[in-house]
Parts: sequence; structure tokens; C-alpha cells
Amino acid sequence: MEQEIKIFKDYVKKRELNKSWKRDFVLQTFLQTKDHVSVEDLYGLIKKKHPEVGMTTVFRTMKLVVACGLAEVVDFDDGVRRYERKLGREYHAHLICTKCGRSFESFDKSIQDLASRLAKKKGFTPQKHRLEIFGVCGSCK
Amino acid sequence: MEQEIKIFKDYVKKRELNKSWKRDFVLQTFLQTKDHVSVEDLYGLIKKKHPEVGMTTVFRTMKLVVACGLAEVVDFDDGVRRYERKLGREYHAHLICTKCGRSFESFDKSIQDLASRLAKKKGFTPQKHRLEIFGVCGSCK
DNA sequence: CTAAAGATGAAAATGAATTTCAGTTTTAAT
DNA sequence: ATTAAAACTGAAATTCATTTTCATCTTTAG
Repeated sequence: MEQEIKIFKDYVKKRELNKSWKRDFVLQTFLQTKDHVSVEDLYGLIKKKHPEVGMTTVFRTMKLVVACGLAEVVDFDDGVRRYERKLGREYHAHLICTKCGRSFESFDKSIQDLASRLAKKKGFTPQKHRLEIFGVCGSCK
Repeated sequence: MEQEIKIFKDYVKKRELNKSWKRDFVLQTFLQTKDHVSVEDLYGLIKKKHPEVGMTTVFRTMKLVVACGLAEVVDFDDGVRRYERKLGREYHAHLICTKCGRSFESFDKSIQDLASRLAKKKGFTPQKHRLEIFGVCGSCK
């Protein structure tokens, strides 16, 4: 987490942005989450301690957090943007249960291998990829 | 295309919906498209011949077309829902160029194999999956 | 033919995300 | 420390894709 905060601060400095405790608090709150949080989720958590931080700031901060590579946007097909921590986490696929809505992660080297193989085959320089598997989870069936 | 029209008509009958030439025309227009069309794309095509068909009907019809399995929703991260024909098309990954925005398809058996292997490993019954690879295409670099 | 069930388009509503703007905070130069 | 410029902020307004509403038109069964 220290490392992530440093990356964020460096990024803020590089972009010549001012410092702001609200922004820092949004980041800190985000870094304490697991899995996949929406802005609304985060805003709910933040409000408990600092109701003076607005939703807009959460949106704005998360855009920065993505921009500096600390978070990634994930899409579960429900119209809400979610974020997950990126740093130090290997690439992973998402398994989304279509019954209970819970999501799981699958770490597997072969996903990356496959993605870059397919990209090269088409003359692409791959930047990122995502694999989402929808199905029914063990406890739902 | 005949086959797809039959599937649609059967589905409409099963759901006890009335018939409607407008709906049929939306389907027909969709079936003539390649790649990945948004409702706006489709509406543009439809308006040329039948300006009396409204955007709402296109939205409503495409929901049916997806429901009966003739189309699939694809997400290119730009906030617009796109549809692609499904029937008789093998599963494929999408390669999306982050410079020009064009998208390509990659057919490769190993994607399915990998997805179902990962699903089973987690106790999931897989229903569908999607793989999107973002990068820079050959002509953009 | 006719009434009920469905389908339709225009307009209103929705809802997540973004922009605007006036007021607040931070910064860097004094 | 003072201060003016630049950046940041929340609330409200805006955007934009999609959905809903509703009065009207079309289809269907009887």
C-alpha cells in the first residue's frame, strides 16, 4: 500500500496537480477494498468518515487512480463501472455467477499466453485484455 | 438468414406476441449487417427506407433478438451497446484497436477450451464468456 | 365486426458519468 | 507570513444511452 501511495503521489506531481487530502482519502479507501467496487460503493464507505467528500471527487479521483495504473475498470454487464486494484496482482479472468451475481477470480498464466499469441497472429501490439466467464457458481447449482 | 427469421418468428409465437412488420424489418436490417452495430447504427440504416420506424422500436426489437439467441451484446468500452450476429458463428475473441477504434475477430478453438477449463476448476457451469484484447492494430503502428 | 391484447412513437424519465461554476484550498513567489 | 494565480471542490446542471409512459394505432381471436 505504501508503494501504491507513492506511485499516486509521483503521478500527481508529474501531472503538476496540487495535493488534496480528499483525493488521498479516496485512494486510501479504495486501497482497502477487496474485489470490485463501484463509485457508489466507495462513496458509501467514504461518507461514513468524511461526509464532506462528494461523489464527484470520487469519480474524479478514480479516473486518476486508473490513469496512474493502480486500478483497472471491470465490467460486469450491469451498467455500473467497477474498479479493482491492479498493482502486484497478476492478470486474472473473472468468473461471474449469473444467479447470485458474485464474482470470482481465476489466475492462470495461460490466459496471457493465449491473448498475446492471438494478438500477434493479427498483427496487433497488445496492451491489455480481459476474459470474463459467465456461468452458475458452485453454491448456486 | 431464413433460418434466423424462422427462429425469430417461432420465438415471437412462443411469447404470444403479435406480428409486426416493423419488428421484422429491424431484424432483417440487423441480419444484413457485418461486425458490430449499435442501435444508432441500425436506426440510421432503417431510417433510410422506413423513417416511420422509431428508435424505441429498434431498442425493443434488439432486446428480443438477443433473447432468442440470434444476437449477442458486445462491449467495446465506449459506453455504447453493440450487437453482433450469433447464429452459426463460432465463438471468437475481439481485438480492438485503441487508436482507430476498429475491431477485428479472432477465431480460435483454444479460447473455448481455456474458458471451460477455468470454469470447471472453480466449480462453475459455464454459460458464456468473452475475451477482448485491446491494442494497436497493424495499420496504426 | 369488434373488443381485447399488443405494438408503436414521441416525449418524459432514468441513471451513471461528466461538466460547469462559484467558492475554497494549495502553491510558489514575494 | 502575504498574496495572487492555479488547482480543487461540491452542488447543481448537463449529457447521453437506454427505458418507461401513455395515448394512439395495429393485430388477433372470437
